[in-house]
Amino acid sequence: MASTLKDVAERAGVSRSAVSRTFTEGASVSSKTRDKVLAAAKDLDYQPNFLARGLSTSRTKLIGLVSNNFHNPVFLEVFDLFTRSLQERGLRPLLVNLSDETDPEHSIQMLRQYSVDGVIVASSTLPPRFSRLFRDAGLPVVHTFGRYAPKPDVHTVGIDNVDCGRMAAQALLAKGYRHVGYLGGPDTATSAVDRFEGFCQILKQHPKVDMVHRYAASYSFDAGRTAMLQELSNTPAEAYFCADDVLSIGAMSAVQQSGRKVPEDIGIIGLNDMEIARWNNISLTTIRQPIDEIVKASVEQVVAMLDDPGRPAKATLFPCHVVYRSTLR
Amino acid sequence: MASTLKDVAERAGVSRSAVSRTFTEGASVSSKTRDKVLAAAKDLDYQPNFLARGLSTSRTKLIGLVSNNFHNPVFLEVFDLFTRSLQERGLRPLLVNLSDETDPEHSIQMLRQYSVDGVIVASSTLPPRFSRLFRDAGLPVVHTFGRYAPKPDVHTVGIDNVDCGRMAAQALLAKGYRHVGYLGGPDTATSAVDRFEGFCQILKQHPKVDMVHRYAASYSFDAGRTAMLQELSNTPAEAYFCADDVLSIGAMSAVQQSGRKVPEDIGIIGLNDMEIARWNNISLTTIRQPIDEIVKASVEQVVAMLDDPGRPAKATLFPCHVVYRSTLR
DNA sequence: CCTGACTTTGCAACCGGTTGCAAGTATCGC
DNA sequence: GCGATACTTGCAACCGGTTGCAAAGTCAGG
Repeated sequence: MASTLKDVAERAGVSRSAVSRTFTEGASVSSKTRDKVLAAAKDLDYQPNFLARGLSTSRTKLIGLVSNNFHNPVFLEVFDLFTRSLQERGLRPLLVNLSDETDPEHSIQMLRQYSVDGVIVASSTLPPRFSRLFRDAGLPVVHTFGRYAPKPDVHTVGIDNVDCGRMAAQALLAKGYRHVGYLGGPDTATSAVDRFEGFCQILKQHPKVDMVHRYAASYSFDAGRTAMLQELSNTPAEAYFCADDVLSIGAMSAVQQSGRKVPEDIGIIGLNDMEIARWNNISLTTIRQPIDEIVKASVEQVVAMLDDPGRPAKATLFPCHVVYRSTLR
Repeated sequence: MASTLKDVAERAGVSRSAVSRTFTEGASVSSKTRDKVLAAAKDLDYQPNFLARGLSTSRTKLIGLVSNNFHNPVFLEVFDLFTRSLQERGLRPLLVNLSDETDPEHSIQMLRQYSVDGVIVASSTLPPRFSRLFRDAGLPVVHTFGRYAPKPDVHTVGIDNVDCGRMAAQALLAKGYRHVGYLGGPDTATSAVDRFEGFCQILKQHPKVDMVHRYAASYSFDAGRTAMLQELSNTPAEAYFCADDVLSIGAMSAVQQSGRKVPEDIGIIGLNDMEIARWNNISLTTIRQPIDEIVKASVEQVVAMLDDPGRPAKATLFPCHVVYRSTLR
């Protein structure tokens, strides 16, 4: 089996402490014993057991990565960025899929059982209440894509959803649309309601512009398509702000299916700027969310909390901007 | 902080062993002490520390989930299925992103350091040599989407790529195409060369049919588009088998960009049948790979190995079939 | 060569669990 | 009521590391 501290110690002719110290950052060992130990370790193909180490140091370098978005392609990019970013720092993501978890308590329990050092909740649909549970369990937690609050309960990294709503409304008005629509994610998602809120703020200032709105059942292609088909069965607006790219693409599919064209008959603006939006048979005009920076900041935040768990919760916001492609006239 | 075995033991007025036993499956405790212990545990909000448990039992219930495919949307589905399936069995995925890892040794080391119970390598582009390294390190390993071999080095679950190549060729011939092309993933990927192999097997039997082939730089949209643009700059074939859906979509984008139409001018058949292929503005004809069954079988395989690490490696293959949509004439 | 300051080392206790073993307690048949 | 048998239980050692503490070693200066 794998060799242990003791094996190495015996082979190198030193104490177990000496071995332990050569493998701990900043411990005091003479270079002579260090060399002996390293040689013995190499011979035996030894590597320290992180679990045992975690047991004594209560630092496991395990980070819970919790999400319920396994059907929105942008989250593949998110997972890619998270895993790389954590790995660079020597941290390890323990992935938790909350999709069909009825009881969040269960995940919290399990993350505590593995004594993770921290938790990253990556979701724009989970309520703030959820991440609070982690905090109450004594776990450092960062809510990525969480709802902005000036004085949040838990650390939050993301975008100003209300502002994105405003931005979308302005983009549509600037293009001269006078009958616009909002197509959101589920109305239980804070992101969906916040984006609508901002959208309305601008439209209130333009009383002559008509507005319709509808919440889709989820942030998914099918939900977007279904919602847009319903819109089309009445008098649809001239252009829609779909609160997510995958929703937008679903909506576009519905528009095409109805024999209409994007952007000639109906304009679409999305949100996220996921890779697929750039595919040039999609070429979606969308509000770009800088997910690479968001992920980076989230990891930095959680790392900072490891050293200083007590630091007050704050919200970090990143600016978004419209990327014009081919789905607005 | 979190309460421990000792705290519970004291509160319940029993020994630490008694507490340990009430939390271990099938250990002998009287119902009287069990009740006392459970009550005390509830009061103290106790839960066993898996790391400590793992240390004595050398079972961590941690499974390394290793992949290098973080840019192919089908892998979001794969991760979704894996995480759920592992969670159902009380196992926890430790996610490893190999994308920019120059040295696989490094990941292997780290998985050993966390004493994972097993490893699932989910990739069709990693060479068999890679998963062998895990096996040699004494870790039970399953290579999902790995290369088929009648007597493989490590357990393999996937599809018969050669047969898929044959299937694609036959589908194209049946549609009357007489000048066909193969557009593969990188020629370092076993899946790409195997699929080509099968494709050729059929075409050899039809000497009158012309064939061209080209390997894309990776399994990605951009690589597919670039490769197809190159094809189009010469005399393209009438229809292509693109060895992956995301490659197919890239290729379709190139075809459209060149002013040609799918399927009128050029036909496309993909492989995977990822969710996006079903989007009805894509509507890709493709060879369906039953990823849900593949994932399920992979997890079952790795679970079986936990109990019996010595079992001989075998390959499990799942049948594929063509799903006809709108990209062949 | 001696002293004092600093560095290196080993001992032993601890992190939070599991488990073989032997002693203690119930249960049963007679 | 007794002995045999089957359950329960606690002790103590162990899993593979870390770390405070004190003893031992090193070195420079006088």
